[in-house]
Amino acid sequence: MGLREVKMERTRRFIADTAFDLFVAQGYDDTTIEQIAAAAEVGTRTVYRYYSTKEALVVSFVENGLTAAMDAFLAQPDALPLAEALHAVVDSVEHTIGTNSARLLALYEIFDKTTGLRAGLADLCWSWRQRLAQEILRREDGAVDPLFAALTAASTMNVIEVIVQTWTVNGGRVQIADIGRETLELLHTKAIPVPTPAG
Amino acid sequence: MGLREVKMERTRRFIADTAFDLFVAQGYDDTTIEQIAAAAEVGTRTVYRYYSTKEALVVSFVENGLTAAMDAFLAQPDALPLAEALHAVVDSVEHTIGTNSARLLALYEIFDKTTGLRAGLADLCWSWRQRLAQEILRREDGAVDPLFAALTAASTMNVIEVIVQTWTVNGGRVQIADIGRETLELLHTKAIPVPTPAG
DNA sequence: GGAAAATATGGCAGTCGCTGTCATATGGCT
DNA sequence: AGCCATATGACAGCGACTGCCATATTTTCC
Repeated sequence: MGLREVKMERTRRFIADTAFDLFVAQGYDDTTIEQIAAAAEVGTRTVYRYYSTKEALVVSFVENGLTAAMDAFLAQPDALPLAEALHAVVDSVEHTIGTNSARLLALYEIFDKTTGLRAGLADLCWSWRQRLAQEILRREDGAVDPLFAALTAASTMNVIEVIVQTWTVNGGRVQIADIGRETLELLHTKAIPVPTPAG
Repeated sequence: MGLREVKMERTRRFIADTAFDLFVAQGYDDTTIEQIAAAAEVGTRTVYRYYSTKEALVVSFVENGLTAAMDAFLAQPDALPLAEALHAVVDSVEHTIGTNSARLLALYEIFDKTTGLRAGLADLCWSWRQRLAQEILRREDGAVDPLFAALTAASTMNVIEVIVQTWTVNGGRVQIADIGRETLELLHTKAIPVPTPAG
């Protein structure tokens, strides 16, 4: 990797971190791109070159966690049962939360205080659900119903979202592993009372 | 209801319908609020008074459908088992789709062609999931685990989203009732292979 | 039915997110 | 050192969105 790419990766991180600090200090809405650029000592145009959107500056942190989760999933051998491979996804999320607690709490405080950001987060989850569904289909080599793949991917993302949300709502004062275990047990022992077909 | 409210409701509808037509005709991004205001014969400021956001002009249509679904849920007697009450939600969505096919296909074409709109849609689903979870908790009078309520609400919204998405992807050429039945059967007969706790 | 209070409307100015363009600076290669 | 590729940053401009205020319309009260 050349010097050029190293520097770019560094400024990329620095811009996001600088923005993050400003968002924490004075709020998301009250922070302009110009301020971020000034604080990061780059031009405003450069900020946009790394992050196409102001929202992306915040969402990128969540995206990193989801990327790790997807990598964990892809790393599972295809021979492994699907359920166990998906378990690796939840494990990865738990691990991310466990090792970045303080940072993530600050991050979700930003999300919480800025209603406009929720859309970006929801959209991110949506696109990863799509990706996961596609990956499940590939993994099972088209031997499963696309509807099944979509539902499974959705369920998995739900577990992640519910875990993260419960953890953040409790201000990180509970063990993430406990929440994860309880959530998964709920999903297994008590059948979710989904509507029955042709009631 | 006074004359004033009637007129306001009429212009409210008219603005959204006018915007819808313009979006269909020339695309979402290439339509400015100014154009919408001109076509609807109101000031641009008035458009914003009815719809706080350009996105809201599109999302409002989906919101109407979800409102109907939620009303159907709330109309179910509290004594009814939760699963059956939730069935009413899915029924309502199927009914909405069945009776507004053409319009909805055009609507989802707009969503499909405009990547930026996805976030608003995802956010809408997210907020309704929250509402549904809260409503389930109230209905069961706090006798269920909040995690359970969250997961159940999420599952229900998933069913809705998967149904709608499958229907639209197929260009409405399939019976919505068939998709709904198949989806619900999948959820019941084949257990979704969610990761097992402490694998 | 008319005056007054209440409120919906629309225009104007201004901020900010975001984009296209282009000259300049910086790193990579011979 | 010198050439090429590309990263940078400035500038201009568009459009979404907001606060403000004068005007018009509806309701209410007499």
